[in-house]
Amino acid sequence: MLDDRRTAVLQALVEEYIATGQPVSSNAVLRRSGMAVSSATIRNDLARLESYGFVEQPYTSAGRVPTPQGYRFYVDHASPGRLRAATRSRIESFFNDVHHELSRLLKETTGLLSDLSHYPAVVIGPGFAGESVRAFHLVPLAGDVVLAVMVSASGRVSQNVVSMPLTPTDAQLEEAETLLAQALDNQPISAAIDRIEALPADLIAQEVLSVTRAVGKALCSVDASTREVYVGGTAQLAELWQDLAHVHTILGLLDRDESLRRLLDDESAVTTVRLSGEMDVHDVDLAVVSGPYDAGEHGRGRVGVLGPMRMDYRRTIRIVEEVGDNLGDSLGR
Amino acid sequence: MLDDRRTAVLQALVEEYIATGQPVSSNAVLRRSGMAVSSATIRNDLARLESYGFVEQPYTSAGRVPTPQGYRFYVDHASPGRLRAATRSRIESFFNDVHHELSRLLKETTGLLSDLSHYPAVVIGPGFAGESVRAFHLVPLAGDVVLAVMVSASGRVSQNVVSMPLTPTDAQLEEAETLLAQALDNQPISAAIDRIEALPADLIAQEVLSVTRAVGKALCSVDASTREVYVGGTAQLAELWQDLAHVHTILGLLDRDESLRRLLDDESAVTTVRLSGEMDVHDVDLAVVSGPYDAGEHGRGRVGVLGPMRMDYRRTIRIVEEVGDNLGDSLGR
DNA sequence: ACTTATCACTCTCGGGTCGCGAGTGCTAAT
DNA sequence: ATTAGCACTCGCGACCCGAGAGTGATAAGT
Repeated sequence: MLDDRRTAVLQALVEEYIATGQPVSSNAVLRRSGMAVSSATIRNDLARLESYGFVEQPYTSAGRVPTPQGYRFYVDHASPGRLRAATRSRIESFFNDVHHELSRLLKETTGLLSDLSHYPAVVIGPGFAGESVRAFHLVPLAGDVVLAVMVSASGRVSQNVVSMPLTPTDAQLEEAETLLAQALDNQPISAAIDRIEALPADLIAQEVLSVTRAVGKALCSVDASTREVYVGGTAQLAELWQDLAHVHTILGLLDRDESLRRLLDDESAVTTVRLSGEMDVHDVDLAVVSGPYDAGEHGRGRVGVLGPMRMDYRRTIRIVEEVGDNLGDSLGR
Repeated sequence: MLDDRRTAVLQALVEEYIATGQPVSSNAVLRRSGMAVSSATIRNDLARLESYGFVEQPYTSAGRVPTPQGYRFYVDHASPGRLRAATRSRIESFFNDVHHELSRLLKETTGLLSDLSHYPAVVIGPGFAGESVRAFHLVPLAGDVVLAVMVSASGRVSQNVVSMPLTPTDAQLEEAETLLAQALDNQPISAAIDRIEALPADLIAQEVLSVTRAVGKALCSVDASTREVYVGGTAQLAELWQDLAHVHTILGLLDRDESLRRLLDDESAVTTVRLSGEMDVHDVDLAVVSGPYDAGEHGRGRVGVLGPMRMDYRRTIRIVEEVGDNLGDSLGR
């Protein structure tokens, strides 16, 4: 599609624009790329890139600005950046030092990530499915509503509100608790669900059985519901998007968990870059760099940062990867 | 300090400014207050109010704008607003419908509050001290770090990371867990702490005792650490403060839990209004309306909203009170 | 066919000017 | 103490204009 020089021109243009935020002139491309051609040649190339839809002029006779397609081409061809040693060691010492319960660790990870990247950061908690259960309790809340609390071997806590088909007595609830605790004991939840289904129906009182089964069913969704979303570093927003309308839109996205999930939650097992249109987000100039983390048997989650398309992708991608890897390791042992 | 008419003039001026955001002219005051005097009289009063520091002119020969002192006088003298029936029933049905675990309920309460008030909302979780403990577990994390998990009678979960003075064996940890579970069983935490101190030192192995005591000490701070802070409705920011620098500052405050606590956490048992300077916040035009909620034995917390000083106080105060009361009731049974 | 030097042309940006009008403070009368 | 009348002030928006950066086109060179 593009020969080497035009690729280099596009690359230089994107990087110059990322650095300055100003429309990029042919001379600026020349300066940055250090190519041994004249500015007129660059101008010809730029006209070509424009006809392909990679760049555009904000107005006649101005410099060029990358289009979303231009950014897409750039990120697909950019080589990964390098981390400064200081950054790397900051990440490592963070995960060596911090000992907190999961929710606080994830919240603080957003702080680290946004500190390093200078972009707002999002972390999605790992699922619960693979964890083995260390303790289980049923707590009555209202009449037919109980809370199921599980503590995993790694100390994570899952709380689930379950609606009962009937209003159980305290005794029935205790019996169900005992049954469930046995079924769950030192088992991954996924395995325990089968065990609950297989309980001998003839040896157990009808009411107790239905309570137990109701809780068992609810546990199927425990994975999704424990995938909490954490956001940090939103103060960066005002500097990144100089426009109030944009800040407003982005804050609207950050406000609701489900839209955050939509931004981050592709299934990809590698670090990805997604641009506004690709996420069904319109009217705002948005890029999301996100990567998975793998906490082994404790599940997987995702970390990411949001920024304008004019974003330092090479550096950001490395930071997201490094933080994700370290977070996974820190959780995974 | 002020006679009746001047008080009325100030009140009309503040309300007009809250409604329009424009400097208020003497005629505008007249129109809003419906007083039977001429605009010249109002002008004289305004000059007097200005000499007292309640209002100021953005520039010579412009209308008047309230100063922080002016707002202070206004909120101290404003009669509380009325809630529309729709608003009240929205609050009530919210707390009747929602059944979630605590953290999600609090998070969703910020959504409700900011929806109704049109301001960003903050909720501080209730403490844990008064709760009685239903279940207790110690989970080893790293060598000398363990996680203490408590489930309260009302189904709340507290997780605390505790550093040990030594690296306990599994057996020692189990023994400590048993001791602590006994001490805590169906007791409020505050009472249990004394019991732990009073354990018979001669009947228990030295290591187990020191582990137990370390956990006991950590439980003292359980109350503070479970007072999570939740924020919602930040999208409103962009509309309320039309200035990017202000939005940036406010986001900086919302980003960090401790600054949020500082904004909300006065000890007052009634709804209060605090203005920027009174909270050691400078360079930004900020007002915080916050009120307590009382969940009975399950502790107390605080709900509030942030806005510019140009804020609909009468309406907002009522909403904060109503949401706080309903939240307290919903948790308190 | 591609590259380069040159140059006329275009369009934004920032600064300066200016008139309008809202709103005040002052004064004198009631 | 209140009011009518009036001269004065000052921000705001509209308008204009020149400078300068950067382009596209053209024509010559490789």
